[in-house]
Amino acid sequence: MEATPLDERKQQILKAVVADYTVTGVPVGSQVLAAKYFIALSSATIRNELADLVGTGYLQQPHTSAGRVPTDRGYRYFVDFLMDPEATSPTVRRTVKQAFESAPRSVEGILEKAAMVLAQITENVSLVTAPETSEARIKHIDLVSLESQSVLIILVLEGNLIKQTVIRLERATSQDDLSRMAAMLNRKVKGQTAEELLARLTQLGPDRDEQRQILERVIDSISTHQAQRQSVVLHDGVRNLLRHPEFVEVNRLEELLELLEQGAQLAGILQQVAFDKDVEIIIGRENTSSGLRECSLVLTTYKMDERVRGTIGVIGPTRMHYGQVVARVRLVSQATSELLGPLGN
Amino acid sequence: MEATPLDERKQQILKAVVADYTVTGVPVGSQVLAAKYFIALSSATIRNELADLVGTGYLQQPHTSAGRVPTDRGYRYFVDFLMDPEATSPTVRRTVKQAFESAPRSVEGILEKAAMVLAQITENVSLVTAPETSEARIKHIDLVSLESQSVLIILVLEGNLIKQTVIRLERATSQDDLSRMAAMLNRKVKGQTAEELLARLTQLGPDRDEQRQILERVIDSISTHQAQRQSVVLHDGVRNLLRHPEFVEVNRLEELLELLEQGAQLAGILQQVAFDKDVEIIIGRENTSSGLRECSLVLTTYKMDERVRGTIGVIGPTRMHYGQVVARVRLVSQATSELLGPLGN
DNA sequence: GTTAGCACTCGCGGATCGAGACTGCCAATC
DNA sequence: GATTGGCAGTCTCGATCCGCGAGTGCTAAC
Repeated sequence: MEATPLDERKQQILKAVVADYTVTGVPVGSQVLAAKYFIALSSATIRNELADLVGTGYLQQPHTSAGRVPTDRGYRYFVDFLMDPEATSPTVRRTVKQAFESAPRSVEGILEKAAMVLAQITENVSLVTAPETSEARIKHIDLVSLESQSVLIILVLEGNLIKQTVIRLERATSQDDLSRMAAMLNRKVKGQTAEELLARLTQLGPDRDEQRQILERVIDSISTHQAQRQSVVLHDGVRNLLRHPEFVEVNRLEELLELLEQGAQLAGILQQVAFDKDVEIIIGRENTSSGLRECSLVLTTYKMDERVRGTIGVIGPTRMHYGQVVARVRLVSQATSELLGPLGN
Repeated sequence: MEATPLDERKQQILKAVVADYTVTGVPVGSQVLAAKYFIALSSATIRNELADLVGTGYLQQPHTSAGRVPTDRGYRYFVDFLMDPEATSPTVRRTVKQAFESAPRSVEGILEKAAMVLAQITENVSLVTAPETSEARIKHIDLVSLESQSVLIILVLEGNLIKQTVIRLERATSQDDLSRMAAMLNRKVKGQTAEELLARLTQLGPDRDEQRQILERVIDSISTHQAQRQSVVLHDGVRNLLRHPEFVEVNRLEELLELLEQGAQLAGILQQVAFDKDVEIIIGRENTSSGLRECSLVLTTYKMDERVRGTIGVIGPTRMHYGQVVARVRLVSQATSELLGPLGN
């Protein structure tokens, strides 16, 4: 089980096992490998190599007289060193393009479409987090008087992301006063991020009590909404999972659905995706969640202008076509970023 | 198969079959019925009655030597005439109350919680449509200048329902001008419904071109958003379905998931729920969708103040505990309406 | 190091079979 | 005429068994 460097031929055999298994879903035997991938070698030779790969933990056999199946470690080696970069077909590109054409020009709308089309082209469950907004600039602020002392704060952020909070003031304030206050706030607040605002909060004298109260709430709203929103994960394509034979037993599916429907744990995982890396792959037991023992995640980030960002990717059985999925996740991520870009200002 | 009035004893037997079957999930035999529900009768007598009920189409047998199972017609008769009104337990009431306590004070937030708790207490999939807004009064309107000639219209309706649209004006307009226009619009528009607005649109002279253009878009936004929104159906609790034995074969589940994920067809069904009826039940093949042949829907409406309304309910296997589900759907609907009420003004 | 040959293992699918659960029918009974 | 006990018949379900085929590991020869 130690870190054994694999010689060239072992690599090729591992690669062939992964390739064949991801397509057929059936454990791969030495004869099949010899016939389909290594005509120059005999099945006996391959058997020896396979035995070695089992010994070093890259492959396993479901039972004594069955073919070989990649272990998590085998998949890991595959995606790190052996996976061929795969081009996305024109058909897929067209599908993505068409999907986005019908998307509304709002962040939510675009992200929903992204989740939809990603699920469709990868035949897995797609995951999309809402964009992080702690560094988003404020575009507009509005105050609406509700009954009694309640005020509705409407906040427009970059990307036309709208946030709303209801607050209670200490004394009743007319809509006219609120409008005046909103106009004033707009002048001060426009183009700032929540952090900048927080820093400048002290500069308002104590004479501006109400403004200050409202501003505090606005900042609150951005950051708590932040925490809340991040735990909201869009997903789509659960029906795709049913087609995979690994989910015929329903309890696996149930665990996964539970994760999806509650979302918090998943959000935690997605949040940890590094922004600098290209595409991150988490395989099987590398996941901390027990519900994901048999699943892999392929994740990357999207951005809208240089600041606001989120995570996008798919979740599926460990036996997935990694090369293709990686390419398609990347494609959708790029398309999403491009579409979100123009909304940024 | 004709409309046969059932005598008292047949009714009781049908009722017992439904009751037992919904609990056990196993076809009910004459001996079980005699032992558990009709100690005064022999199993032979019950066999005769059962044979009659099969003949008239209220029951069926999966195979020759099995017990009996209600048909759709049997369930229909049960829910129409035999079902006992069921009180919801204090535990359930508490669950509902607690769930709503943590809900944010927005329409979306409350509806999401409603979907969540309804799925939880009925152990089925819950369905909630967004409220109909064509008759909602406008509370506030705001215009935000985006790049070039684009303007973001923000509309606050009753219940703090926020709608947004981006429009393009014919010439660039400064934020100051937009703010002035918004202030003017607010005075004119406040408290009106989209329809009233449409009627008054002509009263604006042709000199107010931009205002008119914007107002048209506002009305558009309300009504198209309407059509769009109605096709959006919140749902929750898919994981619950996996526990029901009727979904061990995955293709049924797949059909259902497809319906849920696309939503349009489902929205059509939900929209037809009558506002005057209490709770509407649609059983098995009474559904037009083939994907729902084996499912029942228990639906009712919720309202927020007297105008804005939507549909709420559950979908589950035909073999469900109708009495309990009806009571719980009603409970959540009432709780939702109560919570939405105060947001109405 | 590679390969052919071979004995061995093991899972899978199909066939078989008996137990058990119900039924429908008939004749006796109330 | 409704009800009931008895009984033969039907059908499903689960367990068991068996043979096929796929695939392996080992050994000896190249």
